[in-house]
Amino acid sequence: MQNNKRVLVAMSGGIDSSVAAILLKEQGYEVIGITMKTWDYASHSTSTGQKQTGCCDLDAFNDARSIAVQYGFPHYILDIREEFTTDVIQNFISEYVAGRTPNPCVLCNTHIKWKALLKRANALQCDFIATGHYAKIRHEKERYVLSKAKDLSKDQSYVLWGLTQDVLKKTIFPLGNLYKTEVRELAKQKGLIALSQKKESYEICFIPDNDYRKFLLQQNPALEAQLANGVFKNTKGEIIGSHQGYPFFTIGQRKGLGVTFGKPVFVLEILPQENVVVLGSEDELLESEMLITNLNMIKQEIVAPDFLATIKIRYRDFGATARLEHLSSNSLKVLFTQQVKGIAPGQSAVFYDNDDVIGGGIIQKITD
RNA sequence: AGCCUUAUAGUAUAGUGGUAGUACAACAGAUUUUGAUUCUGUCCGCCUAGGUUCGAAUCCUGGUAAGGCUA
Repeated sequence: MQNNKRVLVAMSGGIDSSVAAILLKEQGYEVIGITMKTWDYASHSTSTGQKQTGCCDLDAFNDARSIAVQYGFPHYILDIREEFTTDVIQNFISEYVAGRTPNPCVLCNTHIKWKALLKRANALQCDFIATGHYAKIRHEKERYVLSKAKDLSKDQSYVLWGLTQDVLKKTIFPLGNLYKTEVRELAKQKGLIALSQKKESYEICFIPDNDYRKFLLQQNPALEAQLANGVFKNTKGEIIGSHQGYPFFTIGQRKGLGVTFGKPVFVLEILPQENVVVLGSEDELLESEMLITNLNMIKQEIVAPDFLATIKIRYRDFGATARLEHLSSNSLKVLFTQQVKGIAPGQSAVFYDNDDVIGGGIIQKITD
């Protein structure tokens, strides 16, 4: 089986992308591996050092390369530190400073990874690009439709909502029809024992100790003074405590508030201008309408007003049913049929039609 | 100045004689390619000094502290 198609595979050094590359190779593709260097870990690591970071840590390069050597395909390193820093990290910081809750992985995928991959793929005359994401793509009615992975527990379609038609057209997800357990088993069969036992990656890849609050201060030392004297208020506007600065909170947060009322309290609202964080009960987190911007429609451009879509407002989310009301080509309103808890501006909203991704966008604000 | 009330973990509250529970917080672990949420577990306490009693957080006395009332 030789199909002569050339595919550029993004390899993080982890089990998923490694297996993806091997599968493509075995399917007869001409594989070129590429590992993206997103962040200079050496100069930012803490004393503890050895953290299993997210998608792209230090050992990643070696791990990816050894697979390439073993399977006889070329492997390159692509330095995207500059774009990663200016786009992903600066956005991450400015969003928090604006009192919002960013999702850097979404940004990284759509604005950095695929953009960089596509550019490189063109330069290397590749027909396709591939990654180890758990999601599926199919061609249907003139459109490329992104849908959930077969392994729903590992589905990553949520973080891929920003992929546009022109990149979906060229993208292959070799793991879309595999369960994670099968991928592990494949790695084992191929003798990649260490890889098959590698821990799942998680947390923000550019934050070594998982402490984003500390990271914000390190990146922006002036912040500390600016954020002094922050207060908590209740929904009546009464001051009920003090805090270290609004960027360190996110809507729906319960832990780490340092105040106690005998009942759990949650962050309801963040007011950056006043450095105020509004707290309240779990019930008060319930909302039923939100405005979405930065829209990217995938399955179809327009959704009928009476169509009931399933909306995910965070990565781990079963989804809630809602109608979509288009406002412009770049924005729409989501009207939930039942209230949902903890809508956080800055997070992504992804609209599903069963397993298909209709589209997605960024939550701009709660509108009711 | 006099009188009354109260004094239990970080906070708020149970427990009126047999060696302390609960909620919230904090911490840890699980989950997780974002932030959260969620789940599990852990730490921490009877204001102080005496007395009564076989035995006191629980009764009595003094002290201290807080709150209230009276002048």
